[in-house]
Amino acid sequence: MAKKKYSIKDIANELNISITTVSFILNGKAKENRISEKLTKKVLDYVKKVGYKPNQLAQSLRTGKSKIIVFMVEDISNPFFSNIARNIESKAHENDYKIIYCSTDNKKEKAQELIRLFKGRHVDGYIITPTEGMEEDINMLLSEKIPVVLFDRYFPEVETSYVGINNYQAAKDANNYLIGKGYKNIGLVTLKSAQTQMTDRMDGYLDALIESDLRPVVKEVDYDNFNSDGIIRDIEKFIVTNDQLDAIFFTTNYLTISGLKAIKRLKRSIPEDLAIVAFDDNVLFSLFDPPITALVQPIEDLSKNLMEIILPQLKGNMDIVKKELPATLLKRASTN
Amino acid sequence: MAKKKYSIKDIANELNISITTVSFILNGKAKENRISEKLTKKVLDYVKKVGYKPNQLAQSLRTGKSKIIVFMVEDISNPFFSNIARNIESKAHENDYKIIYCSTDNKKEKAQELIRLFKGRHVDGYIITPTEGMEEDINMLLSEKIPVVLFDRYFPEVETSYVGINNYQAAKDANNYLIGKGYKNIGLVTLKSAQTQMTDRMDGYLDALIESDLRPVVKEVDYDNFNSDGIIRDIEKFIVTNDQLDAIFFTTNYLTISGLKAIKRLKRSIPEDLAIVAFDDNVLFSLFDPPITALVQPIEDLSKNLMEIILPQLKGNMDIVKKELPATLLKRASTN
DNA sequence: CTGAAAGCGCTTACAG
DNA sequence: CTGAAAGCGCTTACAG
Repeated sequence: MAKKKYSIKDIANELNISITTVSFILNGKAKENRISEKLTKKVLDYVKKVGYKPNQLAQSLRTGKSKIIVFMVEDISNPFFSNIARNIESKAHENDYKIIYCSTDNKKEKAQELIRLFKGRHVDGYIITPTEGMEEDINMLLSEKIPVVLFDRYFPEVETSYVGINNYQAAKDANNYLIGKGYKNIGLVTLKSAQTQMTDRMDGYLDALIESDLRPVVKEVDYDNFNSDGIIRDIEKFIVTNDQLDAIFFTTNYLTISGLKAIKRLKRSIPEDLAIVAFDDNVLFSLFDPPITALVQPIEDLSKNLMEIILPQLKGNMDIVKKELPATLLKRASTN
Repeated sequence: MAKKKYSIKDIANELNISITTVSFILNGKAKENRISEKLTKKVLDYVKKVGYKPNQLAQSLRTGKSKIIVFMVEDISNPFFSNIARNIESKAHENDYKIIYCSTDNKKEKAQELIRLFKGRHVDGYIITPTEGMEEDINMLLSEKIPVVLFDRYFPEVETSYVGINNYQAAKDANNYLIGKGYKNIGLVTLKSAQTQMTDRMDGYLDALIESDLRPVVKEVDYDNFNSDGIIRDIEKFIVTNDQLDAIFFTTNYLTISGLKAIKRLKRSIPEDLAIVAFDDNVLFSLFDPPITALVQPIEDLSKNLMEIILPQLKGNMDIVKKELPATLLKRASTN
């Protein structure tokens, strides 16, 4: 027994009233249109009984609003992003918005296609971790007065709302901590990327070392062979060719994991041969032998700010707000 | 300079032709409606020049199709699910479908709300890891001839397409492996759940032990205090009260992680005091000291089957297909 | 080759 | 208190 699909017209017909009346009642405008309580109740009861749900597509087409916010991240399988997703989702629900998330894989083309997809569906707002080269797309959204908040990274030349951490300071603090511990030859393993979160982390590292008269030793890994074995071999080679290294600062979680594999293959021990600091924590880092020192981003606080910035924009207040939050260094045994 | 929003009507007006003609050309139906190549080119060029994109909302409302498949998982931050997501996404793109994913947190109410959300938006198909108690919702979709493929778990009473692994066999194999290694007191740490993937894993464990005349020792953990410390303490208590245990089989990845924390707190060593087998691998398990033996699900193959089953359904062939694939035991040092 | 028109399912200004 | 009607932006059967 397939359920019949009801439309507002069917409801109106069955009840011998007009579509308008049904619509007003459904949208809670019965009072202001002075529709009798009796009729209101009758309609509501009937709607419930037949299980009628308004067609959102038609509603959106008519009103231009969808009550949907897109959360476009680099990679939803990265725990950092999926944890943020979870947090903003609950906050969105409280405000009657839904969150749809999607991954760009840091590919410009994919991000652009997704924006096209969602624009055609009249999504109300965007929280985006942009890929390189998306400046125009962001500008396009902004010029159409669509709320956009950039997350994790930003474009210095584009005037947008933004939430992220102070990557420069976090990286500098972590390296100063290593320096304070007496490490003298600190290497950097980072991604070859012009994105702000990466360049800021690199700059923080560089300044910390330079201010202490230490010599930076940098390995930039290609984003391309990310899941391949190549990256591990790259890091192995880096370690072997720079035998003086006594510590390594990894600028992303995945690089840390690859680095740990490389170190294991080389049979170096942590922290005796090599101290380790990771950017972003991992549930398992605390269980490692030794536990891994990591820079932790304030997930709760980032999520909170994201929603506090996008909600007013959704209501039409297009003020631009930028927030940079501090990260915390979780000191564990991989650094002494 | 905000871009003007073009509609098909604007295009028709500017070019002094009818909406129909524009629509035919845009939908690649110029030929069959014998529209001149010259006009076709003119329209296409103009459309490109002004950057016109059809409103998908209106298209979907009119055609009843959205070219969107929803992938509703228990928790997208679980690497198993996010890896599947990534795989089916690329396969969907090849077939001109988009994937939208969302998490139910294994809460029936959330899953139902999401289905309502997507139904109102005329999503074309659903891949769902159902929560308990969703039988009716699944039946409702099926009765409306909407393609649904269940994933990872299923409802024995509901006749639906399904893709998953043979959880019973996988669990049995893993425990027989432990038994073969000489372990005599194998404990089970699992989730208190009536879902098939969980009961099957438990049954596989039980049968393996019973067939070898060993005594099962089971700990069922509440799903509720999942992220809390409680679960770790539960497992600690389980280990302490069952001091004879020489091995533990964990039925999910998260339970394994909590278990590892518990074991670390108790200062037991793996595998000397306690051998460990995990359900689902983790990038870091191979780096552990010792590396953790894990049951691995065939991500690629699962994804492939998922798409191969849903695509024909999307084209109207509603045949029901069920697929159970084998898992692989990655033998590592946590079990000798 | 091409156009006028109906209709998808809603919302809302306007009229009574 | 309530209804007829326009319109959101499309697609497509029908007519010429």
